[in-house]
Amino acid sequence: MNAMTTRDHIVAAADQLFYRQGYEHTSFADIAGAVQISRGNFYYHFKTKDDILEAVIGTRMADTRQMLAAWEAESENPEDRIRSFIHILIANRADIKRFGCPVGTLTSELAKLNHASQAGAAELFTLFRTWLRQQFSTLGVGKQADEFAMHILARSQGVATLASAFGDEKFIRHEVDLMCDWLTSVTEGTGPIKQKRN
Amino acid sequence: MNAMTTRDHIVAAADQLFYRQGYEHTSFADIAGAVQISRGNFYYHFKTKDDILEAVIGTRMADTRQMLAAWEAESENPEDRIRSFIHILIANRADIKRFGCPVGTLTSELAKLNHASQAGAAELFTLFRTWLRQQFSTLGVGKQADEFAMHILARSQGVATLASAFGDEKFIRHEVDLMCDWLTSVTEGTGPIKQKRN
DNA sequence: GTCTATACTGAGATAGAC
DNA sequence: GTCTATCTCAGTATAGAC
Repeated sequence: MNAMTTRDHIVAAADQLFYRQGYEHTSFADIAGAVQISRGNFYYHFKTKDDILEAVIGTRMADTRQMLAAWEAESENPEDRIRSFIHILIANRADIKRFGCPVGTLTSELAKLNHASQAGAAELFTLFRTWLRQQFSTLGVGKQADEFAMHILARSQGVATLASAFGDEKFIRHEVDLMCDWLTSVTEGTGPIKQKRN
Repeated sequence: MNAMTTRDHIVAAADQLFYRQGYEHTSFADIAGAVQISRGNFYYHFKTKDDILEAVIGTRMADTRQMLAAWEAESENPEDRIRSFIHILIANRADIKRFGCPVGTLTSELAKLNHASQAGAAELFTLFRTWLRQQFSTLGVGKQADEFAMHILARSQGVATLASAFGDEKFIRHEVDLMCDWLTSVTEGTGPIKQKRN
């Protein structure tokens, strides 16, 4: 089970540190310290810091896909699946309060660095966007599926940014409620098998 | 009119560069290059890089106050004033697409650096929050004024983040419309002097 | 107030022993 | 695969001439 290679450990540590300290602000010494290996050993596994970032984005992509698949497995109802998405804000509220959203903050940072992996980080957003769009499509909202997906992504991002700026977890809960209300309102009377109430 | 001191030029250049490249990624050489002065001269005006950041936040505070005052002067109607706020997303769409929101991205970066000026940057948000709350209060939404202020701040932030991630200006326009619709819906039948329609 | 020259530090990266 | 030692370079910061 725990067959994690040194390389895996490096990526996992870098993932955490990039999230908490930012990519640029994280040095090899930081990562090496977290993994308890020497800086020299480092370069056996990765040639450059950019390579580590690429690997981190790769694992985040894989993790995200897995999470989305889990939400699909948990519920047949797209509305509930979307609610699962909204509720990660609550589940991760402590981290979000301190460090913001892992996807949004990384994307912003790489944009300013004009970094080569910019597009890779944006792919993480695309993963969510496509999945959300698919759920909305199944609900039968037609052409609006992508708009709705973007809308809910944007609101999640905003909540994360402000919760972090003001250190306010209660705000997260309130906005999550509003987002769920919104979801209910736009899916009212739609959907493939909506036969509740009567 | 153009009585800008060297110090002012430094702050203005730093402001731009911090926004476009990020605080940490901007070096003294970058700023000195933009202002066309030597790096040595630099330290006559500012002892440390942190000092420059403080000055930048200071001018941003002043600029923001001025902008808010201008919006108040432009319209007596709080709803129109709030619309002015929402529309900065459109006015600044080109920059937002490339670099995100100046306030949100700075706050995020400083949070990761655990920087001393974190609170100062958050004050920029507070400026908007307080002003928006005041407008909503005048509209007569009662206790919800602060919730509404935070809601619209959050949505603006989310729009900026996603517009930047996907390089999508059209998305900004669409979400601005939605925010204006939302504003209309929550202020319907409220307000001190609402006697239109009849 | 502005410049040049320079000290000091930390970070990314390499070489080579084990 | 992992280590130590070392190189190089960029970045912050200082000293002192003009």
